[in-house]
Amino acid sequence: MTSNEIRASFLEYFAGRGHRVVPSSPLVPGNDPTLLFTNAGMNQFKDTFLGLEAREYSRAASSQKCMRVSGKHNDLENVGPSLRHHTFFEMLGNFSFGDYFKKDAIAFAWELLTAVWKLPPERLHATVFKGDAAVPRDEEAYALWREFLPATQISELGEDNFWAMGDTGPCGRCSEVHYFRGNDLPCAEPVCLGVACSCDRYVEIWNNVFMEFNRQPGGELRPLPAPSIDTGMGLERITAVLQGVLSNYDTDLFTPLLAAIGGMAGARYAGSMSPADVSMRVVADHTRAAAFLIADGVVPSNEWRGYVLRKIMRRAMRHGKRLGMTEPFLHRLVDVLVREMGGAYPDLARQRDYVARMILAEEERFESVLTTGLPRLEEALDQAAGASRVLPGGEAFRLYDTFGVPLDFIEDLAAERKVSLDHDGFEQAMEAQREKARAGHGFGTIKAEGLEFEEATGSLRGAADRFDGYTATHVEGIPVLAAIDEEGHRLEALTEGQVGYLALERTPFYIESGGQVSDTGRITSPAGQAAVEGLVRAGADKPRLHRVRVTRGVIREGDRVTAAVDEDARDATRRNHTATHLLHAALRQVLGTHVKQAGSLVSPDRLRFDVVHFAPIAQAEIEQVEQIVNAQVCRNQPVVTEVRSTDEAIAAGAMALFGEKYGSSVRVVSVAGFSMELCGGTHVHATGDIGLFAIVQESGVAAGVRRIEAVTGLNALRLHQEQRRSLGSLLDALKAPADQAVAAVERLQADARRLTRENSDLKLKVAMGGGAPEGAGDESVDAGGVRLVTRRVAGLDKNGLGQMADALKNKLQSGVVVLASENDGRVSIVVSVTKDLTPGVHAGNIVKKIAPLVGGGGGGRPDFAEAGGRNPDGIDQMLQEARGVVAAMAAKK
RNA sequence: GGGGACGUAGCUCAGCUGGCAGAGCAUCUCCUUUGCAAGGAGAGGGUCAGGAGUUCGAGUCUCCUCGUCUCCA
Repeated sequence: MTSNEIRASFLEYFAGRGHRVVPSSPLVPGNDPTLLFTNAGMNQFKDTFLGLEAREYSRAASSQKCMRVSGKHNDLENVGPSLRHHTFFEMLGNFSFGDYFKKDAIAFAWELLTAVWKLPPERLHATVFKGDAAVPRDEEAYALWREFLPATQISELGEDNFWAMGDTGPCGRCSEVHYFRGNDLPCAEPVCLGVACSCDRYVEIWNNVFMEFNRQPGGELRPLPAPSIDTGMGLERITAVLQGVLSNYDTDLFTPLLAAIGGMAGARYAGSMSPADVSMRVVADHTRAAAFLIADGVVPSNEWRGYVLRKIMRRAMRHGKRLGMTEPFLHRLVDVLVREMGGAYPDLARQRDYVARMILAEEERFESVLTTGLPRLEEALDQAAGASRVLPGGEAFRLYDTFGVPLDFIEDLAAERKVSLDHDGFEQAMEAQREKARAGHGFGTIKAEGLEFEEATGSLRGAADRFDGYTATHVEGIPVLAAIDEEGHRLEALTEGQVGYLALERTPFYIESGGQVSDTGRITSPAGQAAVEGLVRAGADKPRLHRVRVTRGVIREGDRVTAAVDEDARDATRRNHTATHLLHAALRQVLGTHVKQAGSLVSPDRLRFDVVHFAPIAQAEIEQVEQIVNAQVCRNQPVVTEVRSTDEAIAAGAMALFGEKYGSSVRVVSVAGFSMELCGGTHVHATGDIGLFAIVQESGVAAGVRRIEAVTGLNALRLHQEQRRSLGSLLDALKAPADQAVAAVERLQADARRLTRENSDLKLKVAMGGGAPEGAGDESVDAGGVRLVTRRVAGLDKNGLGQMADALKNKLQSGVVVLASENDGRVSIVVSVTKDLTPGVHAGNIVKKIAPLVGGGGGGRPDFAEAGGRNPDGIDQMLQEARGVVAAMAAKK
């Protein structure tokens, strides 16, 4: 069986037993900012298990894309040496949400493994939880397994068989299925530990979790409303078992990639622990991870998810180099991957070119980082080679930390030069860096949304969050469910001047989501009025909270109030939101379908749209986009909003966003024949309402991400008027028609340059004594055998004095020039000495001696020095003094 | 979110303990020359990322902001 057939047969088996086959969710988790990447099949069902989210089915099965590169499960370092670890893998799973429990789950597992996949029963082993202080032994699971397996093939395990998502949340006992590969395989233990052993004789292929508790912050285990099932089976592992190979890398999931890598490197993958085979495994694994991450919208960057992606790619590139690859090669593997997996993941196939381009860009970037870091490494190694033959750890860390030179790269080069690396020092520096990062992180936890309102809103749990704002902006007679003060304490009423929060039974106020900012407005009660400044979410199953400032009277819990959204602001926001959709569609027309939304902000004032694109967007393209959007505005097409099932909407081609989590039904906003997006925001009725769309700015956010800012409606008109006004006053000042403005400015600039130059030339000439250069030599005096010229000049700045000093020096051939000039009550002094007299006669020292006479200080080089002062009255005395100073120096020489 | 490095002519970069902003390539003019990165002479081109501060004086030192690169989370 091929891996594609295995995946398909798994889903087919469970579909045939009433399970909804759910597509894999993206690797970027939807509403979970604490989770770097999706790391288990159940991630997308988390809220369902907790009873926070209802689904229209109670059984599901999926093949889920997963990444394990951080946190509790971090397999990054294992990839390569290991034959069965991956950063990216697929998790097959079946799920029951309060539907079937242990009995069916175990029966399904048994049937699929033995009847469908025909695995020999005598090679299957099961494990059950053996019990601890809090939870007893899993008798039920044991009994169920006994129906299929002899007691010798059932083991009891401890904490390995109690599964928990985290310190709190859903958890329960679990039961694993292991496959016995044979005792001929080596085992390091004196007596093999069987299923608990780390050797290859037994391999865990499936874990069935019987979720029945919700662990509370104190550790207390509360029963879940309905016991559920969550199972996970690594596709790579089961494929290895079914294809009768020991290593996951010998399955058809990897062999085409490994063959392609071998082909490029002129090697042949042999499945051994040789450096070449290790490197090939790394490249194969990381290629899969990188391609799927990019296809799911991650962009290589220097922070957070993008950084992990970059790290993975660079590791792959390093191993490629070890295999002898000298040119970018990773991007060429995308085709191979798509050929094998594009069928199961059409999203990946669709984005093949985009993914390859992104990888190539990163390969080139890495190359340039290396070429800048390499000379510094060479330098450090040269020093080390001359001395101790040890590269200090701190120095190595600096190269790694600041210049991005990979550690193994440093090691390789050091080894070539017979220089060893101080690993301890490196680790120490790395630990210090980690410490600093952690300290800067505060308490290291992201505050859960609405947590601070837990106490005050506990009783609101279950009260629905009802939003009327799609159809109304003004609603009367709404009961106030709760009043809360700023610190999160429940109150009976909020009084004049107070800032706090109100929960309403229903509301027209939009809460920030999908980039659109929260509404503002007013809430009026019989006895008072409050300004609504923003909205906060109190929890998934509670009504939103209005952050208010009471402007008059008092607002009590139980009051029936009128909630009125600021309509002007809302209308401006609508225009910007619909315009954002039109912009998105227009960008895809102009730049190509690889452009993806990477972020969006919709406020009343403007809209901001970040998009994944490789190059700056040219002026001509911007104009084309503006034209397309405004053409849609002119068409005045109705903007249609309808609620459809998510699957149906996506099948119809609606634009869905990465990282967004959608429920089973969604709002679809469309402009016929042009744009269709899943969107919960508020929109205009017809595109004509937008009035006018104008792009204000295009800029870069990160490598490969561009930002567009734009305005609509009256804001766009205002922008146009401001520009017309400033252009008008410019043209007035220039006294030139619009088409000659640039030429006029260029002429003015040229004139100014020429005049400035002429002016300084003239000043210099005047200071030199008009057109009589021969006079200059005459004024020199003797100072201890050195010729000295001192002169007080007018109106020359530092530069002029310097030029003049040069000129005089040239005439003197050998001597000293001291010049002083007064400008706006300040004195500038320049002293210049011909080379033949230095350093005996030192310009810097002369200036230090004489500058105090004009109330200043100075210094400089032996041949040239300058100084300044604030007392012009002392200039003449200072110049006289210069003679004595120079003479003294000349005498010493 | 925290740390480090960098930002100087159109491009690639130099610029020491603060003291007259430079080189190579590119551009323009003239000369020479029919040959693969032609040669010679000359010229133009700078808000030294931006803003404060210290100083007689800041590309250089200090602080802040922005941008790029990089490491850690």
